[in-house]
Amino acid sequence: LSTLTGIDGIEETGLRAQKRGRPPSLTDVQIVAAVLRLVAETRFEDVSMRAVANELGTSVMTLYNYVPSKDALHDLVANHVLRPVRVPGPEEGTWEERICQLERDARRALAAHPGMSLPGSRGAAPQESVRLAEGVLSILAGGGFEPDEAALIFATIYTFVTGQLEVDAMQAKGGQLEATLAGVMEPARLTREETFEFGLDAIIEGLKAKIGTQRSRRRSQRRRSRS
Amino acid sequence: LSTLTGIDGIEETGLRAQKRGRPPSLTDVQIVAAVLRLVAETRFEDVSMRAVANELGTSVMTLYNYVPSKDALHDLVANHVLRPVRVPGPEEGTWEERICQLERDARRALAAHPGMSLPGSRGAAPQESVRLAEGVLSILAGGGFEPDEAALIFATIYTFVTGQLEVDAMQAKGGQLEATLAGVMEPARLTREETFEFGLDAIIEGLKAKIGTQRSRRRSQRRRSRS
DNA sequence: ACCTGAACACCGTTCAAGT
DNA sequence: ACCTGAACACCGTTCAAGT
Repeated sequence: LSTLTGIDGIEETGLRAQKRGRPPSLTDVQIVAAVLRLVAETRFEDVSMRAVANELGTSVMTLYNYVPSKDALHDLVANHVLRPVRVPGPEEGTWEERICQLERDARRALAAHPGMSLPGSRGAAPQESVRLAEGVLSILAGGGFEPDEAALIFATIYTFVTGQLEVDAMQAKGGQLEATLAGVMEPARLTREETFEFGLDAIIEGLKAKIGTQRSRRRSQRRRSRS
Repeated sequence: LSTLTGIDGIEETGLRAQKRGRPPSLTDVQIVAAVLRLVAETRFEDVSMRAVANELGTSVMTLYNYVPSKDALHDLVANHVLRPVRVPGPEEGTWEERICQLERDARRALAAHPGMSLPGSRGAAPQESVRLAEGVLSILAGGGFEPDEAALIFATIYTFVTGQLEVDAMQAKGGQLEATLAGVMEPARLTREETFEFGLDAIIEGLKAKIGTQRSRRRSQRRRSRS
């Protein structure tokens, strides 16, 4: 599934399956690879369509034959980056373990390309991020949570991971705030990975505790209203 | 301090204190107000310098007499938005309460202008966000945490709030991901405020628990190494 | 069917001249 | 000291013509 290393590099998605006419000279994989190469050095927003075309050795307008807009180009790349992230199945542990693994994978995949903006931050939602979101919700449903409990848990975790990626990006860009804080936070010396693991763990711990007290409160309310 | 409503509207910061020569025709407050008016309808990135100048009734280049670049303009506005947020003092409750209040205020201030990008996401760190970050760290220091504990707590909370703002912005822009998820998360019907309060609470709960177990583990390690 | 140069309507920012 | 139009070097995207 979705190797970026295919040397022949022909027909990744197969979605553009036409028979007659001049064969395409570019592949989705090639385009994605070119963008990721450029995005390793600046943010996606600072990569121009002209630069991508140049990296591919074609003209800008050739690029527009494969992708209708820059937003669509972003989605193409974001989907490619997120595609390898799996949704762990029910046999792979408790809901906590499965969610942790999914989020860890997703973050690792995205953090490998800090120049890419967050999947949801542009208009369209890349289908892969929708797939993962639905994966988390289904894990929670399997964990025996009520829909509104699942929604709260999902939102909290989603928010945390989003923030983590935002901070990853800030740091990769050498933001001044990060520098200032790094000074203040001496001598903690925490890896981004460490704060992620710690934070995710703490959040899940806290969520379980809060849901528990919410439930017992509701139960006692029910008992009270019955008497 | 920093009222946006001053009618005479002269000399906000006083930093540009010159005596001779033509007096300035614009105020920082006026500029900030103009940007916030425009930013209510689109993202800051989509507001052009020309549009700001137009909103102010001057030419673009007049604007450049007050602000050296668009980034500087962003900082000017971000600082203005964050200035009213106070760092609660030691007499205003436990460290949890004080941090919750600060973060709640900060989020409310920023969420009122969802078009503004996050304070740290551009290059320079607005001084006001540095002030608040240092405020949180000092509250934690006062709460009796070791520097590395404080760093972990700070990073987790900072990350969560950043994510919350990012999600606020996505939703304000009517992102498709939000729409899709809204469908899946029916019928929870959660306000952004509700998920924020719930999440922040859960996180602080989880952080306290995790720090506690970390400490007792360290204590038992010390005991073991002594024997 | 795919490729492509030229052009359009924008950007942020610099220059050089006005008062 | 402050103001300003014109110009520069870019954008993303459209057009119209090539093969």
